Amino acid sequence: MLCSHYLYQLIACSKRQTQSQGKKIHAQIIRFGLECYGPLPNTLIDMYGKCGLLDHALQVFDEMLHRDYISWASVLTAYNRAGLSDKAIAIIPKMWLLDGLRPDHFVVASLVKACANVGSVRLGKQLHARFVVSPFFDDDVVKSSLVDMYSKCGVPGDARLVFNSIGSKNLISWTAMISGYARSGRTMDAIELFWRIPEKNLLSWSALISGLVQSGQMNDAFNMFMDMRRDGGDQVDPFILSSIVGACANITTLELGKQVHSLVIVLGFEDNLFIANALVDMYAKCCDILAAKDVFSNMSHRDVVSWTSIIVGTAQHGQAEEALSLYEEMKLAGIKPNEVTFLGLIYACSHVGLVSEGRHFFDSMQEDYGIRPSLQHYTCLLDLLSRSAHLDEAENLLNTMPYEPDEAAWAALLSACKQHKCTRVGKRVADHLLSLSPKDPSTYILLSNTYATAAMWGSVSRVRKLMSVMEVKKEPGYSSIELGKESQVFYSGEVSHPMKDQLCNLLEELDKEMRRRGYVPDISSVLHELEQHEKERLLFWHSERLAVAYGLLKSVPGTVIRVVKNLRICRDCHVVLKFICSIVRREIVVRDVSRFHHFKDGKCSCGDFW
DNA sequence: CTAGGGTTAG
Repeated sequence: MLCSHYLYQLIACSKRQTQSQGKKIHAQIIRFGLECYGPLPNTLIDMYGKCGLLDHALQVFDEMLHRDYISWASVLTAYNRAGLSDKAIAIIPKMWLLDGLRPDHFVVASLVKACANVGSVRLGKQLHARFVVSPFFDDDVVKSSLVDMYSKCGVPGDARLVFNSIGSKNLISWTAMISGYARSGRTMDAIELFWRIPEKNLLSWSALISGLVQSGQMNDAFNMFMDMRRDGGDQVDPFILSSIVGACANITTLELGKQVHSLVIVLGFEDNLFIANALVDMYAKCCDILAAKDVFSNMSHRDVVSWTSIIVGTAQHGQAEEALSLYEEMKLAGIKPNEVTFLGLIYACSHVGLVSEGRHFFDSMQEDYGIRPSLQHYTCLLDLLSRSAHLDEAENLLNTMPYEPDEAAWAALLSACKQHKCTRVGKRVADHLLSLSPKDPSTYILLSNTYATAAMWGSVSRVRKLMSVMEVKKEPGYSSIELGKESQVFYSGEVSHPMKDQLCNLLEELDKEMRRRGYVPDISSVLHELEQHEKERLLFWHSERLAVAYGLLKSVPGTVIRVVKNLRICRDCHVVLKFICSIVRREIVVRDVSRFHHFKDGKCSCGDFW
């Protein structure tokens, strides 16, 4: 029969996701007048949804005369697949109003998934409550979707209760539960449950490993990855590999990253889009922007994530003009930018003072692409204005933007006021910031320095008092450096290192040469009440200097020295490293919490503002 | 003909 012939054809299209073939079959169905016949319209919705053509799916859905449960379930799935789960939730009242239907278990499962996607545990709980009193209260598929929803919303305890109530657990329910434990940091629970799975597949491994990466348990993630390589034969899949590459990016271990990259090549996954994107990001984060560009230029297909990764990476390494020209190339390649791309672009502009270009991107994103700016976009624009000394405008933006500015936003503006010696705006901003009872120690340093510069000693002592009341403690600073396979961590003021004397001698020598060249220590970032020479001594032992000194002593001459620091680099160390790089004629790259600093020939890529 | 688990950029 003709009808079942088309049915099979459509199902085949869904499976292979061949949209052009699907459209052809749709046309034929219309030609034979079968578009309203039996299961064909529902199957069309399903096919279009699975092929990523949401608009087509909706058109069929809207034009249907008799929609049933299956029509609704199919269209919800289409919304979920398109990443528009909020729309899926929004149309549910119409199911009753238009067609007189109450959600069945298929629809509820899709809706719970929608809640998981948008992170709405409130609505998820409501659905759960309705589910337990519904006629299908024991349905295992709905239960699995609830386990996943609670897991994704960060409440693995609730997920476990539902999980326990599942009569016959299958791989899907196990995996959802394990993923929930892993991504909320309950590593032991995740691993323990994982070993109890009767028969694992790659998806179970993947859920565990990527969950561990997401919650920052990199060591456990790597260990499980090794276990998998031993245990599961030679099975590896791209999902797991991209997670592992992401883990290397997160902990900034270039050597490990390179090893994983070799593994990717050996296993033949170089050309996988997700993995290549992760590699670009990994190399950029691990301070090797050249390697990042190399991977990027060798990619055969690039999507918006690939372009955004290289644009953001290039911008963070201080190569703003190149980031902007990459954007032009991206548009020529026909790739549409998204909200992350614009974040990278405005960031790039702010680091070279391209004020009008930055504003242009901020406008273009709304006018040309219909993207509503987030708080991050405003913060980025604010940073651009502040850095470029448009302080009144920055203050105005802070007061009028549609989001509540946080401590970091006010601190950024204040820091700019200090940089541009604008005490007029600075005093106002400082007073406001002080009234917020800041939590970040560096905010107090900034406030104290601002008031001290303006000789407002009363305010200086208010800052000190507030600081002790709030019990603000500075996080200990540390820097790490990798040399070959070995990695060393130095803490600020560390005196127990076996090479302490050699490091000290080298730093003393460099200090003498720097002072000959005009170095004056900038002690403004030392918070303790100490004598001048004691303050200088504290700076002398900052962790980034120890790491760089160690690098100078142990690395292969002429190579780039790469250091990663957990806090922002201090102003004095920034000056010092500019001196050191020109004295020893070495390139030094420091990654701090906010960006990269490439020190070369006495200059830094950040242009002295960060 | 419809439902549930894993990947990349900030």
